[in-house]
Amino acid sequence: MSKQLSNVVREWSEVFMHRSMRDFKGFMDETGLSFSQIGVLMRLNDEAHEGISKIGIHMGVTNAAASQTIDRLVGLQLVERTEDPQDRRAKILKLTPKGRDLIEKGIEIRSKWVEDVTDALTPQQQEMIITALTLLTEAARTTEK
Amino acid sequence: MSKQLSNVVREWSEVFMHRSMRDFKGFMDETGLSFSQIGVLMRLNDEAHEGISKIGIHMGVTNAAASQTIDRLVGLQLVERTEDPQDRRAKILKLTPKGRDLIEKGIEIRSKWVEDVTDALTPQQQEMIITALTLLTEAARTTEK
DNA sequence: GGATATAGTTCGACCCGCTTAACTAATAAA
DNA sequence: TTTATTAGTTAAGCGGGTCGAACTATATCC
Repeated sequence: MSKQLSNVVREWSEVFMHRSMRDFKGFMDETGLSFSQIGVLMRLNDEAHEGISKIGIHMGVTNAAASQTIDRLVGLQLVERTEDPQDRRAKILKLTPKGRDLIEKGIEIRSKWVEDVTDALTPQQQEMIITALTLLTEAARTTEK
Repeated sequence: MSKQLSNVVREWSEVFMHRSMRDFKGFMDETGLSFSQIGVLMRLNDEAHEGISKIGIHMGVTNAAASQTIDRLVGLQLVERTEDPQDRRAKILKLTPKGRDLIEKGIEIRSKWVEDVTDALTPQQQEMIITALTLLTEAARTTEK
């Protein structure tokens, strides 16, 4: 990796992290949700129909903790918890429409910011960003475990 | 903004947010620090010598909350809290070397990931990423209010 | 059928972060 | 100099997040 790329990435990461933290904090304050709660919602947005214990393992907490967090989210009507007819010990978890809207709005906030940033650029520059971000996205997906 | 750019940005944001959340959670677990604590440390990393109340205002909490959070960070030897000789009511806050190392390591983790991603690209592609990220970083900085 | 394993819940305990309110100490204003 | 303001700390109380342990209910294995 070139020295230059390294520096560019570092600077960009700092700016981006800054902004991400601020947005995320704002999202927590707006919704009144905790870091854990948002984490669970995001997980359910990606991996629907996952059981309580699986969620806990993924979040690195006990199933007791996961159960309680989900119980609060059910109370907030953000998550739907039903019995699995295949295995009646297990629960099927799903975001409610309300929960899905909320998480998608969170994603939206992030997109919005970069859109604002790119709006200030010329068409040629935008073309380059499109190509670069496409490259990065694809490379990132293949790098994912 | 072109339709295409909008989609590219959205997809990229999702992938990036995913990864950011995971890394951030990992950082919290590793260090044993909370969201608030890391927030304060990051703030101090940017704005040294800021007083307790200012920190609180920036974080959106009361000065009591800020005082308590900082007290814990002082206990962890991540923050140095000294009396301001100019105004002996006020405190001067500074990251300790230990605190600075920790936050910089956090930034490093983020950079590292993108470096891993870009390592997989050809030199020409890397050139393009450099240009694109430089554009984005500069545009982002001017957008920051 | 009886023993064992699994999915999830509940309870008690503890820490963290937040608030409000009361407080100390120092500065600024009258 | 007396009063008001400002910076920060402390204490009590609440809810969230977590754990370990005990528990219920279902499924699986022999």
